[in-house]
Formats: sequence, structure tokens, C-alpha cells
Amino acid sequence: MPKDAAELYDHMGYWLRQVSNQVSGSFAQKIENLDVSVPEWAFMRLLYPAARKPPSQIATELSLTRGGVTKLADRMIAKGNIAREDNPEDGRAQMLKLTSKGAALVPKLAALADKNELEFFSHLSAREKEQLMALLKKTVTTLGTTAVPLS
Amino acid sequence: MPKDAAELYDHMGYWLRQVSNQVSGSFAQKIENLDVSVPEWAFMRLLYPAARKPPSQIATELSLTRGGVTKLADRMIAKGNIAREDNPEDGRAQMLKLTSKGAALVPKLAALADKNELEFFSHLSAREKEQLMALLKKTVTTLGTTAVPLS
DNA sequence: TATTGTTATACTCTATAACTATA
DNA sequence: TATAGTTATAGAGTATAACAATA
Repeated sequence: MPKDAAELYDHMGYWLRQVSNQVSGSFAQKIENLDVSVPEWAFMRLLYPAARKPPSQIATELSLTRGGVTKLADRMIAKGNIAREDNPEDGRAQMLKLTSKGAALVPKLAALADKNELEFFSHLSAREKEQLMALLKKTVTTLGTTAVPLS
Repeated sequence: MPKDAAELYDHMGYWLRQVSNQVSGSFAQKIENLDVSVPEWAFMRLLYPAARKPPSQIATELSLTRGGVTKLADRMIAKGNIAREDNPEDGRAQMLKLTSKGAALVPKLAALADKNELEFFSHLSAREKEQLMALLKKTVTTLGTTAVPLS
């Protein structure tokens, strides 16, 4: 039986993008009231509950450029959710950390993330959810060892 | 044993976004030479090989607003990859279709998509890839937002 | 009045590249 | 010279809302 055109061009990336965009889009609406964007949430999540990380590390962990991290960080600082901290040992370096306001926000954001997950993935069995999560993490882990870092 | 913070805030949406962004980002670089963006590819894929669809349907299938479709379509028309066609039965309506240039581009884009998939998912077994694809499609299908090509 | 699509506007995300300060 | 971070600039993607034409 011949494959049809749609099947020929059926790629994982396409479906990943569809699902990711919808999940993130819906989550973005949920956290709008708290004045936090999805990238900001990912950023804050890396600093919770009390981590101090340099912008360069955030850039690596979120696959952003350093310029992108600066821009995101500027906005979050303006909102009072994170703070910069000078490094006394190296005048070039700095550390980013959550403010108490930012730290207090994280559990609220996490609760909304839980709600969002329920909305999108409750049709999957517990076993299917575990599989999906494991496959995604396995992909990221493998990329971490092979991917070309952004400059 | 108490969960630690990282575990508490471990959401599917986060990992989906990480993987999707990296896969799409890498694919974007690959198709840059052909002067096509990832959303444009998704758009063209829906019209291949010879479909005629109204903007409203594209908007539904790609989860975009009508305004977004107009903007994307404008750019693709400027590039000569798609064309607008008036609907003689309804003066408000129109149809979008690939030009011969656009249609010729699709197999090239698909080949690059194949290459990208290999890069990102060859660490998964055939069975794991099938599982991942099935779980993603099941999620989209349940949401009822996109027409799933039946295979 | 309702629907299809366009236009105007705005903001987020992300990139590249030049720049500053420090090492 | 190399590194950490910032700034300037740009463009893509997406949304909302007002609008025009048609039904």
C-alpha cells in the first residue's frame, strides 16, 4: 500500500512543536495575571529555591544566548522577581538569584503548571505520562552531550 | 523521603519546550538557505502536494489567529511559494495553494527534516520513536485542534 | 448581523555583533 | 588576548482589536 503525501512528511519535530506551542500558550495565559512569561518561569525554576547562578550557566541550561539572558534578567529585575549579585572574586562575573518576592511566586506558578498539565495530559495514563517524560528527558540528556552550544 | 525542589517543579511542559525549541531551532538553521522559516514549512506542509485551503482552516490546523495566517501568507506570497485564489462562490473567501516553486521546495525541506530527525532522535529505538510520536499525536488529537493525517 | 479576511499595533523571544570591563 | 556580561539592532512569531467587504 503506497504512503500518501501527508504520511511522507510526518516528522517528530512537527508534532513536538504543535503540542509544545499549545501547552506553553495555554500556560502563558494562566500565568499572565502573575505578570510572568513562560521563559521567565523556566528561568525562575532554575533558581528555586535558593540557587545562585551566573548568567552564562542560565544561558547553557535554557539554550539561550548571553544577550538573551541579560534581556530576560533585566525584565525580571524590573519586576522585582530576581536580583543580581556581584562576585567579589571576579569583577566580570555575577550571580543571579530569586528575591523573596520571586521565590514566593514559584509555588503559585508551579500550581498553575500542575493545573495546565492536568488539562493537557490527563487523557494519558500514568504509565504513558512517565514514558513521555522519560523520552523527552532522554532526548535532552543526549543533546547535552552532543549539541553545539550557542555562542 | 521529601521530594526536592527540582522534582516538585518537574513538568511535562518544561521538557516539551526544551526539546521542541532545540529541534525547531536546529531545523530552522538547516532550512535558512532555502529562505523558509519553520512556521512557513508547517504551513506549506499542509498544502502539499496540491491542496487548496482557506486561511481560516490553516489557522485552525496550526493554532494561529487569522491575522497571523495573513502575515505568514503575505511573506510566503512575496517569496513566490504560495498563491491566493479567489472563491467565485463567496466574495469574502479565498483559497491558498502552493505555487510550483513552493511545491518543488517541499521535498527538499522534507529531506532536511529527515536529517534533523536523525540528528535528534537516532538515540531512540524504533519502538521508542513510535511511542513518542503516538503520545504526541494522541495529545493533539484529544485536544481536537489539528487534523491528524491518518496512516 | 455574522463571517472572512486584512490592517494596525504592540510585545515577547531570540539572534548577531559590537562594546565595556576585567582577568 | 580571552572571558563575562551588556547594549544596539533586527526580525520572526503571535496576539488583540478595529476595519472592510460580503453574505
